[in-house]
Amino acid sequence: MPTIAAQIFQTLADRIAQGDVAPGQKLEEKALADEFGVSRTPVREALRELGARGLIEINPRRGGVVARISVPQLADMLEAECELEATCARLAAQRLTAVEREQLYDLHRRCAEAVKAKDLEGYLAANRDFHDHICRGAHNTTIAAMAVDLRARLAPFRQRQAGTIEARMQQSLDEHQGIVDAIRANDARTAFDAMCAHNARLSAGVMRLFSESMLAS
Amino acid sequence: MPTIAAQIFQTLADRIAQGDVAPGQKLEEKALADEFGVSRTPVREALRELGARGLIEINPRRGGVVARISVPQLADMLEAECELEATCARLAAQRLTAVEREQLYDLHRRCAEAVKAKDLEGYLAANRDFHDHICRGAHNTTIAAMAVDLRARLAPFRQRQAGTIEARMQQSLDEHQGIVDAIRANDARTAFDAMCAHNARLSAGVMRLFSESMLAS
DNA sequence: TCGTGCACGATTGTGCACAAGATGGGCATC
DNA sequence: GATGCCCATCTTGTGCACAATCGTGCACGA
Repeated sequence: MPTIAAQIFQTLADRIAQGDVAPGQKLEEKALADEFGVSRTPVREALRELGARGLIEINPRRGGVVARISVPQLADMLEAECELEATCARLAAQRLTAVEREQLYDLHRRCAEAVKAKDLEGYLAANRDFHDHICRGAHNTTIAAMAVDLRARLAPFRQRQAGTIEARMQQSLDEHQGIVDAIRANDARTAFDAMCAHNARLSAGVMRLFSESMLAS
Repeated sequence: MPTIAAQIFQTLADRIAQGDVAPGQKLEEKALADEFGVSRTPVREALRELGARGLIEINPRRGGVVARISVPQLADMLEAECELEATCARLAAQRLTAVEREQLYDLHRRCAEAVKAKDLEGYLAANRDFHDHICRGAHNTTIAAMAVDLRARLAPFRQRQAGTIEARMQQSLDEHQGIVDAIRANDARTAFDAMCAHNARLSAGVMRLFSESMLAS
């Protein structure tokens, strides 16, 4: 049985990732302690951990708020994610095992079927698995962990654009095809460029929506 | 005035980075609390933060130990650092401002002078500044922060090889020259490759020494 | 009417006490 | 003599209380 603090950390991390608590919202120790029926101590530990991972901002004596972000900061993080995933794609093109290659083709097929069926939910899940598989396929746990952490931090801001993906599913699928082809050909450089271009296009969409929402508020 | 927890975190992080406490060594809350003359609470917070950043391992109800590492894990982390810095070099070649370029040349000169004077201490400092400058020169705070964090985690294991650098100073300087030339020419791809090769060579040295020390113990 | 200063309330930082679980040594048994 | 079990001790996890600090609202003066 994990510690109470670890459970609360996980719960809060999920809430933030899924947008249940909005960026900028205060996280008060006492209120959370009451909600979970524990004392402030484990809540504090959970908040510290969230702070260390960049999911919330903690100011001394002023408590924690869900991490906010400015337009340039979002651009910064999206670019970092783009570089990270592209690096993974480059390494994956050189290192994927035969089994992993087949799994990648399977995931790509799942994406294609979801697009054909216009199944947004299924596409998002398959798409996530596709990207995850490539990150793990780099066979470097440090880089993969950095990519996962970064994606967790970006999740709250990416959340809102889920609805707009529908129109782009077909194009994304075509780009995935390019990535798969490059990996199949062990063409590291093309795999990097294809992943980079793919993520850059997605990031541009996120930026556009985010900028709009910032102007609106 | 920062909180006590923040001060203790910084102190412990420095100790770990400088090798004052060896990997695997236990960090007991009460002992540290007595040493710093505070209660266990701020010490706990500091340890949690160190744990979140990967500098120590924390097991529930068993306390924390300075992060240990296996040979494959070290290889993993060194490779990640290599990719990260090479990415920074690639971006820096495209983005360095005129002022930053001059600063880079200055830092390179400082390295060269230290080599000529056989000033190991000075070379290590100038070398660190050189690499830092390139990381910052990527103009991406997220990637730079990841590189800094990773270097902090690697510091305890890199510590031991400081003495052996002397023989490699000249070669490292030559490689730095190649990086500087590529950046001067705005040649992103060559900058990436040069930094990658440079770091790979250094990493190989770290791996060799680490493997030996693992066999010895 | 607006700006400034003060006091109060609320929240976090720290210290301390008790509870739960882990480690290590001693003892019994094979 | 070796092995497995049990218990004592120690360390960490959690709860709670007090202290320090920050934000807010109000009153006062310009």
